[in-house]
Amino acid sequence: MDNNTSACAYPQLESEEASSEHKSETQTSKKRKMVEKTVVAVRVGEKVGKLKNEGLPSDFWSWRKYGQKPIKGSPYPRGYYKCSTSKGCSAKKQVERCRTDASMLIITYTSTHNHPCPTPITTKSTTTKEEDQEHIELEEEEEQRDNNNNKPSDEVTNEENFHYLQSPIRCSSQDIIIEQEDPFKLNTEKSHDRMDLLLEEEPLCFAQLKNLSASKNEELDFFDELEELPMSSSLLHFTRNIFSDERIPVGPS
DNA sequence: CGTATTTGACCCGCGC
DNA sequence: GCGCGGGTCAAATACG
Repeated sequence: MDNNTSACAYPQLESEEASSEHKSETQTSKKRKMVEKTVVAVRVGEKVGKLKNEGLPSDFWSWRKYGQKPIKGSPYPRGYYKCSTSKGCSAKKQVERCRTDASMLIITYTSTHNHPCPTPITTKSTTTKEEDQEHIELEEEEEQRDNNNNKPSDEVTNEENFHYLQSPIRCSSQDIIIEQEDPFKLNTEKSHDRMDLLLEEEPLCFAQLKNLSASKNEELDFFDELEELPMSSSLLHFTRNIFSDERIPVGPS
């Protein structure tokens, strides 16, 4: 249970107006809504506070912190990060700790990267077969996702390709209620192998999470509210990064 | 010396 | 209209 690390992600598309494109104001103003948000809950067991970024799973993007604010109702501050991988990239993320569970990080991704992921895939010969396979699969999925993104929503029926990481996370503008414990507790309590699988096989992980959460009406409800949720490629990258990161042994203490 | 982080101030949206 | 809370900026500071 120590290095149990779980991540759930779901895209959250906030768009009140259909066309907010023409809004090209200077930075901050009025764009508080209508931004693509991807909220991710990451459990970081013992790693909390041991790694930089408070145990935040380091994705392949590099982030530069530009602010931190105490959040009402939460004993933990929220950090604001910008993507520093590319100069013109507008991708941002907010990192805060779950107020009810300090080992849980709530990461909110805003905007998308406008540049390719700087994944340090250098020598394929050194990657294992599985990893290689994963890359291929993920790339394929990304392409599909990309296609879906480009398509005007109707074709989203092949949801199988969308490995939603659903979890009963409630996230309202002011209040974030994390109930993620349950599914994962179930997971770990029922069988340890499962978590092992989770940490070793991404596709399985996604699928299982999907299965797990599919049994709950809550998040179905939740996603229903959100309607169709096009998964951004950045989210895919993220989830992939999360899991690949988490698979790195924390070190046998 | 260059870069990243910290931190207080400022701005803006939203609810009352 | 006012106050509150969240998000960003930018100067100061720390670090490599």
